[in-house]
Amino acid sequence: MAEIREVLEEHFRYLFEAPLLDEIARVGEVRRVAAGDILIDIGAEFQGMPLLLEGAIKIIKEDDSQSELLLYYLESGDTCAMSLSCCLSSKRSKIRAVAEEDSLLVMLPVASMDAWMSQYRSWKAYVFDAMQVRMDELLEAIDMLAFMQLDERMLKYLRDKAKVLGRMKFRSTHREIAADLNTSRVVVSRVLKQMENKGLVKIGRNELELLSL
DNA sequence: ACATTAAGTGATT
DNA sequence: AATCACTTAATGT
Repeated sequence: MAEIREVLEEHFRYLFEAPLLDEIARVGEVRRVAAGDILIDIGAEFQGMPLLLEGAIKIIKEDDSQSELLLYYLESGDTCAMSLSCCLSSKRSKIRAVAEEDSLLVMLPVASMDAWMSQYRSWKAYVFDAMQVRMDELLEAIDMLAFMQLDERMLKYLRDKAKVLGRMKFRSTHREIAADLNTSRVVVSRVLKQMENKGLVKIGRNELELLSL
């Protein structure tokens, strides 16, 4: 438990007051997940609200069939906006959350987060801010879909991924990228090839390196 | 050696 | 930009 308090301190010291940090450490359930683990699937019910301490989580919307679309990433210090609305009204998830890399998070019980809303000013501010940031990201995701060409979307996708992972080189297949961008693998291969010719990326099997930000 | 999976390519819509 | 059909290359058993 002591180590949790330390990690909390590290990421939330400036956001939450000490008593709230204590409470989070007390009622929060710590979870470690490995890259690729599904945190919550579509249709599942939320157990509680996740606070991401370390790592990165990918938030995906999936169509009735098999087509997916990456909405945004959660990074350290973030929480999922869906969980906020879902927890409070105990609705089912409309999104899927997959760990992008090994991550550490704290699950907070619904009752606590509800109580904290009136109890802690900093908590309320955090929740509202999280909602707002997520809303912005959704809008961004929408006009990426509506107005950007695939080559631009690809570039943004790779940049986001590099940013979230904190490195320029990462493991990835064309098939996975195609799923995230909701396009076909063949098209991904071709767009990547173009980008490689322009000197933007370096392609390897199961591996990609972004050469410029 | 064989099967499986990832990636590249031309042609067609 | 999507889909098909096919090839090539790398990897696992």
